[in-house]
Amino acid sequence: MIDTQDKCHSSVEELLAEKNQRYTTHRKSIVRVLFELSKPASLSEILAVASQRSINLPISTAYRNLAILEDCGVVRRLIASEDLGLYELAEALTGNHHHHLICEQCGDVNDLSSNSNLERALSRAAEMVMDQIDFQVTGHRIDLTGICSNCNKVDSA
Amino acid sequence: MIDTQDKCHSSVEELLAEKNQRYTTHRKSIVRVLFELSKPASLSEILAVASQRSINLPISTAYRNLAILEDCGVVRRLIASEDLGLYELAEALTGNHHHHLICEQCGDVNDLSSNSNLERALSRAAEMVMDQIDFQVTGHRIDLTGICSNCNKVDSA
DNA sequence: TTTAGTAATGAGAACTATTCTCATTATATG
DNA sequence: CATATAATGAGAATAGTTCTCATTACTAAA
Ligand SMILES: [Mn+2]
Ligand SMILES: [Mn+2]
Ligand SMILES: [Zn+2]
Ligand SMILES: [Zn+2]
Repeated sequence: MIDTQDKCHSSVEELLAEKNQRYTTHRKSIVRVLFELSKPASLSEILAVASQRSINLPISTAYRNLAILEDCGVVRRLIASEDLGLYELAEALTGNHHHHLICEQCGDVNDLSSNSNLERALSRAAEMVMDQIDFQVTGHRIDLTGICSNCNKVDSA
Repeated sequence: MIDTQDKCHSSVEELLAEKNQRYTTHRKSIVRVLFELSKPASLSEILAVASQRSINLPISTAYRNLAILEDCGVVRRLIASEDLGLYELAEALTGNHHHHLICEQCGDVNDLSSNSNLERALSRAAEMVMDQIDFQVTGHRIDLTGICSNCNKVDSA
C-alpha cells in the first residue's frame, strides 16, 4: 500500500512508461491533487485545487490526461454521481481496496475501507453467480448511501 | 412482492395519486415495458420496445414521465453506465431487493437477487460506519462487474 | 352537458459534461 | 542542432438530458 506521495509518483511514472506515456507536469499536478484530496473529486474540484496553487490546467488538457491516466491504470473514474465524473487514484496504484459512502443530499463521495467479513460474503456471492449463470465476475463495487455529517447538521438546524 | 402486472399497475396508480399525478397512457406504457423487460433499460431501449408495439412515445415525454415516476417512487434511475441513464421499477414498488451484474465489455446490466449472508455483512458494515463516523446509512448499492455470457462467447470465438 | 381550470403533451431549443480537432509548442533522441 | 513524436490548449462538436411554450386532454364544478 502506497503511503507517501513520492512512492506514488514513481509508481505512476512506471505505469505510464509501460504505455510510452510521459509523466508531464500537468499529469503530476493531477496525481498530486488526487493524492492529497484522498477522496473522489470532480474535474472542477481538481481544477479548483490546481488553481489555488497557481497551476493553470486547461479543461481539455485535464480531461485528456485523466483519460490517459485511467487507461494506464493510475486513475479510476467512478460512476457515482448523477451527472458528474468523479476521479480518484486507482486501487491498483494505491493498493487500497475500498468502497464508498455517498450522501444522497449533497452528492459528496468519500472512501470507506472494506472489511474481510464483507469481502468474504461478496466472494461467495460471486461464486454463486459464476456457478449458476454464465457470468464471469472480476470485481465489485459497493456504495453505502445516506446522509453525510454536513447535511445532518444543516437539516437539524 | 408484486408478481403480476395488474398488481403492479394498481400500486403505481396509488403511488401517483399520492402526489396528485395521473396515470396516463404514456406512463402505463413505460411501466409496462419496464415490468416486462424486468431488467434495467435505457431510454432508447424503452422507446424501441414501445415502438415495436406501435406506441408513439416522444423523447421529451418519456424523459419527463420517467422523472415523475422516479419522484413518485415507481421508477429508479440507476447510476451504472458511463454515459447513459438506466431505468427499472423501484424496489419499493416491486418489493424485490436486488443488486446488479454489469458487463464491463458491452455495458449490459442485469438484476441479481441478493442473499441474507451478504445483506447481514452489509448491515454490520453500515453499523460500523454509523458508530465511527457521523454518516447515517440508509441504503446500499452493489454491483458485481465482469464479463457477460454473450461477450464471453464472442471473445472465445 | 357545458365550462373553467389544471395537467399532460410534444416539438424543438437550450444546456452541459465530455470529447474531438488541429494548429502550436515542448520534449526526446540521434 | 535537427527531426520526429508527444503534449498542449482554444474552441468546435457531440450527445444525453432538461427546459420552454403553445397545444391538447382531463377533471370537477356549475
Ligand atoms: Mn470493493
Ligand atoms: Mn442491495
Ligand atoms: Zn451531504
Ligand atoms: Zn457483455
